[in-house]
Amino acid sequence: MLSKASEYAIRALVYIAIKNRDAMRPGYREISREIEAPEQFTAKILQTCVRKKLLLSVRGRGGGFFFDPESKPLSLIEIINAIEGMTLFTRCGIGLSRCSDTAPCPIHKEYAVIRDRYQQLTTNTTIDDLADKIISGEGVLNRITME
Amino acid sequence: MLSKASEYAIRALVYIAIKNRDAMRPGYREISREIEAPEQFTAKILQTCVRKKLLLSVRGRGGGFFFDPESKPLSLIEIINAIEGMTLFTRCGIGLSRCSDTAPCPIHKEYAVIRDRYQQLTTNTTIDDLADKIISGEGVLNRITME
DNA sequence: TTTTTTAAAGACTTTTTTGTCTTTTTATAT
DNA sequence: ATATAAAAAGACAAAAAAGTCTTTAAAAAA
Repeated sequence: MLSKASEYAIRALVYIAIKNRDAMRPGYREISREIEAPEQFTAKILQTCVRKKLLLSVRGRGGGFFFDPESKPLSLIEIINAIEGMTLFTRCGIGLSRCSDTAPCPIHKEYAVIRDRYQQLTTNTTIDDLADKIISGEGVLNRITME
Repeated sequence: MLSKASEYAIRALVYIAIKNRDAMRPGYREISREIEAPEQFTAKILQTCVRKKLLLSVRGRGGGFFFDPESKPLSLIEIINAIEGMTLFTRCGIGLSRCSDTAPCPIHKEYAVIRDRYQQLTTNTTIDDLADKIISGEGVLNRITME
């Protein structure tokens, strides 16, 4: 399960991507309101994303958050990695420190299949993919339906 | 990802199941040592399992933890549920409070597949299954190889 | 140049999870 | 009966995660 910080990050970045398509750069107040996340905590998380170069920001009047249109599509796993690291995808299913293919815990194989599929999903899914779904109406992001 | 408490619980109960097969009732000192978990924290977790009827215990000399041989096989999900609840299996992949099949978040379907598979795995896997694997040498539980 | 609006930064607080310590209760052995 | 060995119970502490508050920096508009 993702940390709340990762969840907020993904929702925030999807919101930003959607707004960017209309040439708008939302600020953290608007973002947090629309994705229903705590305002200052959202600001913190976005700061982290900017520091880790997932996102750009400008300060001052008319400022806000936006993606570099040149940069390659951003996958969910990059966001997760920036916010909480990769332990989710490497940790043993029952917490053994020395669990591995050669010395597997008793659910190693079965758990690894699921964990790897989750890793594939987050690797292959991009923020733009999610933004597309919101815009086409295939998915929702709480208050925004984006009509 | 499971909480540490759930991980310790599963490892502890597997250890107990293995020892029970040799008619032994380990205490929390032995258990925590063998599964490499904090002693008092392990005791707390085992207390919870006993309170929730997943496990039996006797106090005093020669006491320790053991399973009712009459009771039906204990699945991992029952342990997880007792220790941390079911949110892992119900929560939206990106934390939307109102995510559902009718109002899905943009990764709802794909995430649900993985989450449901994990639920199936923990539902269909029992403590005895894991104990079998340890005993047959197919899996390890840290320090115990159980020769 | 001053005001306004915005993000950045950092200290701080709260809550949850993880973990420890001490005392009490219960069972057994001597 | 008394000592001993175990779990139960509950208060406490530490660490991590989540969240808030205040000040600073930067950009644009007035």
